[in-house]
Amino acid sequence: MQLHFQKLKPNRVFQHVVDQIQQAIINGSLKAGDVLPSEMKLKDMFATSRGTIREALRVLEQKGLIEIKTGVSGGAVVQDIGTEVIAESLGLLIQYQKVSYDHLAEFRQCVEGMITALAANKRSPDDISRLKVLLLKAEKQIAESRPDTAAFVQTDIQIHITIAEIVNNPVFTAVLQMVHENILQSHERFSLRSKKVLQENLRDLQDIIAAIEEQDADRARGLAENHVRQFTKHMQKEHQQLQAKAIRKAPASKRNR
Amino acid sequence: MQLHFQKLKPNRVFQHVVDQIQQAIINGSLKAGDVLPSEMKLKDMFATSRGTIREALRVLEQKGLIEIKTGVSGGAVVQDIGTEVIAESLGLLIQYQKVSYDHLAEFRQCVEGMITALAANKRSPDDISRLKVLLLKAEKQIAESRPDTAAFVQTDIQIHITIAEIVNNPVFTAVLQMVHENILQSHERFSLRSKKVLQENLRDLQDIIAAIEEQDADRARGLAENHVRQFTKHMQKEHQQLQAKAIRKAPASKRNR
DNA sequence: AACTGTTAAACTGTTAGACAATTTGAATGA
DNA sequence: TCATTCAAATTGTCTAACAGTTTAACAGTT
Repeated sequence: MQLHFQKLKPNRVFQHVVDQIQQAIINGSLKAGDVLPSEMKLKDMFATSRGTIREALRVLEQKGLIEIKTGVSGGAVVQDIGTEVIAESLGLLIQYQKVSYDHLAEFRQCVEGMITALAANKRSPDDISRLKVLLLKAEKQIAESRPDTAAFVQTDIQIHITIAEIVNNPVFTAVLQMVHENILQSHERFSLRSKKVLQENLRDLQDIIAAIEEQDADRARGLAENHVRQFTKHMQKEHQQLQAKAIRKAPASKRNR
Repeated sequence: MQLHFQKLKPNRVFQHVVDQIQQAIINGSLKAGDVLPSEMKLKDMFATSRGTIREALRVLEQKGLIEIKTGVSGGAVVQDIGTEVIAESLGLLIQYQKVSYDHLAEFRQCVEGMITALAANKRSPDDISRLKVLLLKAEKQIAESRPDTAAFVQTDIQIHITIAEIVNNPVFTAVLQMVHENILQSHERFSLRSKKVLQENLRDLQDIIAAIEEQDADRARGLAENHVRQFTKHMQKEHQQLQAKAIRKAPASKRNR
């Protein structure tokens, strides 16, 4: 039997405070939007010092459970928990260079494929019409003589998220959101794509949505994976071009700072 | 135009401290195992107060970047960053009941299928022999008249992780680890499975590894998905049985607390 | 009536200094 | 050599103060 207990760091009073407030949030005594008592009152309620309370609040803030506002009628506001903390942790892993951009791109390709295939199985007529509205929007954005690339990319992402929502499983949406946050964060500066690329992109999306409508899961998966693969390839090309340009401009520059 | 600025929470000195130390960890100035100066020295180095330093250390601790030890020659030790924080955040999401066990099980099924298919494409002969060693171990554990269920489950998980490692992409291993941590955490109490179930389980694993060896990605995916589906089903059954027993024992008990 | 400046109050953010608790390593003694 | 004791370094906690921020109420102006 390999039972492992919680390694106990005893005595840490602030941890008790964290646990109790967290428990209150989890079991619903504290809902999103509620504000905790002021540090002074908490200090009295927990019979401890203000410093200890503040350390506890720092932890809860870092966990994404509360947000702290200053000024009168300020204080710790309970947050609706989201994926931001997870995304940040993943971002840390990436920056720590345990994860490369290629790793993330490969993962994204698989996840998008998976989600699209599942969506094809689960989609309702309602979902399809929602997707088609977005598709129309994208077509309009691209039709202009000087298309608004940023807006199109935004719609593109929206379509992906909507597909994920069809699956109706928050784990998938959270993972996808987290991947998008981390991929786009490192690459939104390179989004100056040619009109031809945008059109290819749009055609991909049209095909994917058609496959979902026909509930052809395998084709949907293949199309989605290919779509992401193309996107990744373009990103890498632009990335290399930018790097090449930078090197030409400053051939002997130091890389650090 | 939809420009959104960085919402500025100014002045927070401890945030500066967090950022600088975190940066030092990310860029390699501080490596895992290094110990930071004592709070007193940090206080002087950053020209601030001890309380502020402590709030910064709490945040870094919560991020999983440092661990704090008491006593002489104690202090903040830089940690090798891992998936624990991500797993904890996901666990919070689950407890917050935005994610049910079924959601997690569905996600696991897809991820394991995906990983197994990828592994079938990438596997080297070396990987296969490593898997076969584990398979032998599992066979031995199950062959005994009174098999050690817990040890077998452990080997089972080890096989899944090894398959994930074949893919050679830390994002996949992190996600899988996180899923395992959260699924098993809520279900390790129910792992009293019959010998017949264990044997089915083993056969599944044998088939999966065979499919990987033959680089038959599609078959590998299907087998893996089915394997997880069976596991989930057994878990749910035991879960229900336990619940039924509990209800028979205390038919009119209140559910809350 | 609507807008603008001023001010007091209630907070969070930061600082300084003290003492308690814990751990390590060295000195001490058998 | 081994066990015991003790001192020092370091984190954990507490108290008391002041600085900075934000809200709301009030007064003054147009």
